[in-house]
Amino acid sequence: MATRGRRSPRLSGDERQEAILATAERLLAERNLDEISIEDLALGAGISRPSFYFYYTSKDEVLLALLDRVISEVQAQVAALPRTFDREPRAAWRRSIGVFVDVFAAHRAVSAAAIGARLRNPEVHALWSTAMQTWVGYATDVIVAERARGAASGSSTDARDLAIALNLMNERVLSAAFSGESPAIEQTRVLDVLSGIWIRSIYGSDTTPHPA
Amino acid sequence: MATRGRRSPRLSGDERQEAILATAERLLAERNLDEISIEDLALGAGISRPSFYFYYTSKDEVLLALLDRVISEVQAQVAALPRTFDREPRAAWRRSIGVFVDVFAAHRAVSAAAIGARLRNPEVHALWSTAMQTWVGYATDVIVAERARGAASGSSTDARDLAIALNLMNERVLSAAFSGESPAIEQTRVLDVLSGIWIRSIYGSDTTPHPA
DNA sequence: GGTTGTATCAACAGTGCGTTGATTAAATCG
DNA sequence: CGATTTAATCAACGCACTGTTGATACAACC
Repeated sequence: MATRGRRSPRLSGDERQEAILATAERLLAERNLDEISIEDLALGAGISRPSFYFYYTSKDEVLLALLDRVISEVQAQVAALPRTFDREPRAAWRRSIGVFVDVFAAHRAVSAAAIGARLRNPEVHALWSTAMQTWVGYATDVIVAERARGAASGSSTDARDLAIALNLMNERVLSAAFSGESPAIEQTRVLDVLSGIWIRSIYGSDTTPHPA
Repeated sequence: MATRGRRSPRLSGDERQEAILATAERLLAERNLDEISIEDLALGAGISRPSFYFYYTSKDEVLLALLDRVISEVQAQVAALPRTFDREPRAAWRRSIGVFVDVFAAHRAVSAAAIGARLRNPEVHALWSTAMQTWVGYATDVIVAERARGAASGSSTDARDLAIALNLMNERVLSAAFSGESPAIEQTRVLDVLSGIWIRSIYGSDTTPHPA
């Protein structure tokens, strides 16, 4: 082991990187990204400001790394979901939406900061866009399949347009719920409200569609 | 008239204020608010940077004034709408949503900047929140009335929660459509897609509900 | 025990912000 | 019409944060 010395002389590079990320997520829980200086991040990680630049070139790059983790976690959990849309569509949609609710709730500070930085920073925008496109593609495929089997008949809206609108709704509604703005939906009801709108928008009615 | 002189010596205070606002909206069409310095605004209005502070105390206050105008325009147009939800609900909802589409399209730069500044600036946040609450309240009242007359029966979601989610969806979907991000809904289809989701979410089906 | 690459920071330079205090010019009044 | 007030302007200053440079320390490897 490299850092064995009796008074742990200097942290390794990876540990420093990690310390910077941890500091950033901790501070983001208290204040906005632009109220956090690079010096804050450096001191929190136990280094001086210039040393920060050895690991990251900007605050936004730190945010990008944090956002990347959050997105990966969503992807992993979505991939692990059972796909039972043809047997129990209501529950299947609800489970999928639940993943977003849970992960964004667990990392609300990072999510909020990323959404705020998206307009300003092209990299954050690109990362978020790519993830959204994946999720929209996933939802589109399911909607198309549900229409093909005759379960979802109520809507004439283009499947992809519908998927885009619903995903953007989720993003905004969750962001509002977790950052405590008003108007916003109470956190305990968010999953029910969103699921209900998805179901009615896709199937055209509130009643659970029967297996074909 | 005060400024009659043959070579229009100095603009009046109101004209300067107006010039600053016009400069801000013009520059916002090209770049983000944080890429616009106070000096840019001052020079654009024909004054020096310190003189800017005579009229506004910050960039954000300029944005606040611009946003206030946009919101007022929406309010005025919404107030002027015919309220025919009981006779032709589909068309009535569509007209209401159309107001937002039109006004936000006309002032997309200001809207985008305001949405970006909302997280960071409490005044922008408060102004936007208040407006959203008004619109949510309006939609909630109509949903409650439609349920009372038996037209909207498909949903068990709390009327206000439903109104909040749908309004937040509109905000996000319009923002995405007009700022050219991806995924986004093509501008020419946005009104149709949003109206469709509102109708199906509120009435539980895609078919036009008949007058009671 | 010298060489190499990693990690660190003091000090500098640049940019934009917000303020102060003096100055000019128009409006008002005696 | 000269004196006085009020509106408007800006040069100059101090501050906070950003990003860079060049010198330095330290671990590891041969």
